[in-house]
Amino acid sequence: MHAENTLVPVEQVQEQGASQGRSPGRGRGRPRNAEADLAILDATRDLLVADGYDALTMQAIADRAGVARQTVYRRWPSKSRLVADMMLSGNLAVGFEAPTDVAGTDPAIDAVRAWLHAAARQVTDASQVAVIRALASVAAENDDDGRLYATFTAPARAHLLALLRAGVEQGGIRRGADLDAAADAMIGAVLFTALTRTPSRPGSLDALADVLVEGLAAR
Amino acid sequence: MHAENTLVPVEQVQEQGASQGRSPGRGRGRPRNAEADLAILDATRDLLVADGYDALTMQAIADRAGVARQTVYRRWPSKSRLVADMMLSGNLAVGFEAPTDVAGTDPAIDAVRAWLHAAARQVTDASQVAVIRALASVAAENDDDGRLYATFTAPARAHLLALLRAGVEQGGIRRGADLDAAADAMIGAVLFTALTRTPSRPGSLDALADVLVEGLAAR
Amino acid sequence: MHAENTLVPVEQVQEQGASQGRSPGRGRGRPRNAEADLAILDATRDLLVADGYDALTMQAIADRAGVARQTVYRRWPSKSRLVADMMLSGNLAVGFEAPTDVAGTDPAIDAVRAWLHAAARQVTDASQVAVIRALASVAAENDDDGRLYATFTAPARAHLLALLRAGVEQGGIRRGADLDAAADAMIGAVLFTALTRTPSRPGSLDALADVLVEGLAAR
Amino acid sequence: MHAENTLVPVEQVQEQGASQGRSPGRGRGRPRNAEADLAILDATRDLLVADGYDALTMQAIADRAGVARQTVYRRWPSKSRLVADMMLSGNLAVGFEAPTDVAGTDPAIDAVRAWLHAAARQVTDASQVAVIRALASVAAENDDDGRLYATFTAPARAHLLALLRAGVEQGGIRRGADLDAAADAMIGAVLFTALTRTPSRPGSLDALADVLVEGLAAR
DNA sequence: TTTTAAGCGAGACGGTACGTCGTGTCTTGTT
DNA sequence: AACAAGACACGACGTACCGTCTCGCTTAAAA
Repeated sequence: MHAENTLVPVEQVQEQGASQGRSPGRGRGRPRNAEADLAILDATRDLLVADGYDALTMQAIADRAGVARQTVYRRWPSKSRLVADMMLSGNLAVGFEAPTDVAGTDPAIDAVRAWLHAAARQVTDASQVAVIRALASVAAENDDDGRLYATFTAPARAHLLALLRAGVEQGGIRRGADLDAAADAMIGAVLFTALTRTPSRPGSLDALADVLVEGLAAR
Repeated sequence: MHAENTLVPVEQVQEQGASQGRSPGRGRGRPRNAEADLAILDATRDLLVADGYDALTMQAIADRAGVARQTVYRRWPSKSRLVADMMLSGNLAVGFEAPTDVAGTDPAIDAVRAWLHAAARQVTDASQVAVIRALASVAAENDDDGRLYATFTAPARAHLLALLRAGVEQGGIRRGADLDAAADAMIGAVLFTALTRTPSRPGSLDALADVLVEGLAAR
Repeated sequence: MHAENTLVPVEQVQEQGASQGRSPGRGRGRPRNAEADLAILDATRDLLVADGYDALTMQAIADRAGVARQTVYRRWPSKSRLVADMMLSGNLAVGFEAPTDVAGTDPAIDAVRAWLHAAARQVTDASQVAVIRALASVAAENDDDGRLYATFTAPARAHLLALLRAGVEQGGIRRGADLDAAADAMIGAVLFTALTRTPSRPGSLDALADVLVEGLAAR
Repeated sequence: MHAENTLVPVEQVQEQGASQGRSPGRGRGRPRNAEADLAILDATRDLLVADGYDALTMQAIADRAGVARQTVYRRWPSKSRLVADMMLSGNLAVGFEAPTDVAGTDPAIDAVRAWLHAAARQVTDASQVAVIRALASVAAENDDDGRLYATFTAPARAHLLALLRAGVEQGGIRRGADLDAAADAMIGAVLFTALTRTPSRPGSLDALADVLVEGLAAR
């Protein structure tokens, strides 16, 4: 009904965000302003989307979040770590909504094609482009062996794999195909397209979808 | 015998590198030190590979090139433009060597598979990874609508397309397939793999190759 | 027996130390930890003497006093006020011990000379120097029109004036002399000597004493 | 005729001001903007005099000097060092102008009395007070064993000693007197008066002058 | 041969963000 | 209420890098 339309539930990632060095005696001292965490992440997202990664300033983030600069540094040790966490905080990661009501000969194949369509559309949106580019910068800065990319794309990957597995169940996709590989290829192609922003001949991703789908199809 | 193995001749790309605002008329004053151009590009590459993009400093580049900082700025207007040019200077661009002697049922299909193999190997090399990550950062800064990516991947794209077209000629690949889409997908997937550096389950790209090849195959 | 040797009783000055905004009515809640007052003043003195005024931190003071920072602020409204109070707390104020058994031709003159001797000795002590320098800093911050200086030097001034008046009584010092001026001059010279810490050619203050004494002497 | 009226020539101090780490190959690189040195020192003085030492900001200094903040830091390593140098740069040190045409019974004695008059007047001037208080703060921060005080007061000391020596020559001051001690006492008393800003009972320094002069007088 | 125009090394300069630190206030839970 | 603990707003500090500028010196072609 709506959650249905969201290919991927956006929550659930978290676990490390904004909680450095506060393990022991819980309840000692004034508790952190919980709203500040969110306000900062929101401000970071908004400014990032609006102006891009390197026009992003800790001061500007703090200002927009209505918070002192030090309050940001209390939670995140650096700008790139903040942006990284923001990306993993679920309030942004690549989800790609897609309508499920695509009618075609094979429902699984159609679902994949629909996902690619949606992704292609969404990924060329200016704000998403800014975020994906920032992802590239941030990942390069805190070189974490790709964990950031992996986590960032996890929702999309999970969703896509579910789609493909369903296709295998339903017989539309041949059983031996390496679904992980296909999912990675699609995500890679899509995100890379976003990075390059080659106006991406509208339809280019469709062609990719066709090729992949053809390759996955049973028979 | 070696040049044979290089899928793409690495020279010839450039033409704009290091020649800003200099009337071709071979003016009167002291001529530029031609070695400096190369020394700077080399220094840039070395430092980039060693320390990553943002631990990269104009001063450090100049020092390592044995040159004054201004000498760098005389040739390139900014750091990101220098790095961009370095990447396109043939010095480095993605070529992807591949052995040509892959025997299989279909020579064209085999060639594509071989290319992916080679690319996968080459792209996980530490220095290549550093460069590709820097590419992402630089492209994000330069906001050039993907021209940098396009140029950077041009050699690989050209080579791959040649392979695919040959496949069509020979009948191994079905005529209607969108070869550009397939090439972009492969390059995107390969480079994105490098970005994420998930050691990319050895064989993951093989699986991608299989899927694509299957989708491209005649019948 | 010791108190005899102290030219000035060091207590009694204060009266305002560590009692801000506390209704004398001995309110309802938990009573203040009386030891904390002293511990804080001691910590302040120790750290000041050890590291100087601006390497002095409220946090460090609190830590050394084994107390929370807020406990300090509950008693003193600011760092400079705390330091000011510490200086006036008897804990430290300039007293200048001097032996009373200086035998000379004129007992009053001798007493003054003895006081200057003692002051010179005491004032070059490292810890006293640190305090006097801090005094200068604090007074500069508090902009209290010299009340701090006045209070800080009050014991010494009182003692010195007593000495001089006795001299006038006994005839050793001429009646018309401006004793206040002389006392201020001596104190100023002595403290300024401490500030400059030019090891103050031992004997320099003796010479000052001689000049002053000569100027004050009857005939 | 004017220089005559200035008790102390204000120049000549210098030698270390604003020339850190620039020893070797003179003439290499762009020379420093010589005006900037002065502009910075002037701005420092003006702001210090206007607002006091701790309302003094490197940014404000730079702004007023029409210079980037880094340009200040290129010349002085810290605020206190800058202020210290400013004080020694001759454009501020205590000089104390005094009219020479004081008629009295003894010219030397009169000159000393005139100096004290002038000093007392000058030292209670708001701007001088600010400077002297800053001196106290700065000297406390870069604890240099009083060199700063010594240098700062050097002009006054030199002048005063000259006066006193002339008095000895002319017979107004007795030959055996310790002139250094007397000079230090006068300077100490005067500056300490400034520090305390006890409105310094007008006439208090006159009384000091009388006492000292009496003590120095021949016979 | 003398200009003259540019390259070059060196380093100052304006600007701007960074991350750190200290102050004084506020807010928890505990005594 | 006091207290320990620690978050918070504010604002200065000193550092680093960018891209531009200005010196003195060198190098070659043009006059």
